[in-house]
Amino acid sequence: MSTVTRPPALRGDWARLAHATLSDVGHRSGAARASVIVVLEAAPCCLSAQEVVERAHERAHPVGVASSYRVLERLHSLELVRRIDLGDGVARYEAVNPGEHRHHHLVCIECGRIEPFEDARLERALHATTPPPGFSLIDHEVVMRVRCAVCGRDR
Amino acid sequence: MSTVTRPPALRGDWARLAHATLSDVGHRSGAARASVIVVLEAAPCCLSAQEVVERAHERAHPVGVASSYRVLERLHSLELVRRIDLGDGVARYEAVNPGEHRHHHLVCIECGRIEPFEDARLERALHATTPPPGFSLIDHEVVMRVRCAVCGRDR
DNA sequence: TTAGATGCAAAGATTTTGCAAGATC
DNA sequence: GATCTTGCAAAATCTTTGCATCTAA
Repeated sequence: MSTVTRPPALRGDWARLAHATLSDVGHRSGAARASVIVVLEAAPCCLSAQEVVERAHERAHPVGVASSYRVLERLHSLELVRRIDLGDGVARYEAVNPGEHRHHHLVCIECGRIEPFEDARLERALHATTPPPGFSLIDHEVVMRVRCAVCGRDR
Repeated sequence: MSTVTRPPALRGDWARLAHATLSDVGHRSGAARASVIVVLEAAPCCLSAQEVVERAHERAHPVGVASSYRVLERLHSLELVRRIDLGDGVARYEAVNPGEHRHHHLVCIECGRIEPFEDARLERALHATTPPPGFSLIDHEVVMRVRCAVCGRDR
């Protein structure tokens, strides 16, 4: 029986890495980009483009939806953020901290609550799960569908 | 090193089960429903609602998009089909044949090509990966992101 | 006959794109 | 000052819903 634990909330200096990488590739710095990066660094788990806009409005410089998508897509193409699809038709993004353990997500199919989790044995099995000849592996994504305590009560 | 193989294309009499279950729950039979079921049973892997409409038009009685979605959703709620999200913003559905090995999907991030795969070790690890207290497990979904031979050639 | 199934079209929701205005280098 | 970034609004998708019609039971 493997143990499922929450990943540590601590993260390294991801924002600095993100800005440095973007500069190296030749992109200019701007208010929207800075805001999205601040929000992503502070987030404990994945956020949708819309959620990034909301948090930016609350605790950083406001960002337009289009810019949110554009910055996220740029960070994604540089592998600075991971794009996650949990099955509700909304793309979510989270910072990829080099050296941090890979985590996956559990989702309540009733209320949509999301929690990160990591599991060493699962990670080893994924590492051993390689594609058939002719395909080169990029990565794996695991979604655990659950019912949370609140939603599971009445059934 | 675990072996990744394609699941058998053979399936049992899923269509009969689907119709029987729908009747048991009190639904009436109709042309759209029959068509969607025929298409799903014949499909070797997951299909989008739009693809179901296209195949129905080609090899069965034509079905409207709305009906495709409605029938698929109904089958999904009865756990006769699985809903799969591969990260391209399109929901896909595939028949769940009781007794058949659970399979997952690999997706080429360039061209979107999809292939089913199954892996015993991964399945055991998933079986052992349970949610934290307070959550009840429904199931796991694994997506393997790859680059296929064609798309990987030029890089 | 009656309630459910179906299809078309309109509405919703998410994501992308066009373009003018504002920053960065 | 030239070019990239940003934001608004329009467009493009995918999915759901309203409603009249058809149909199974």
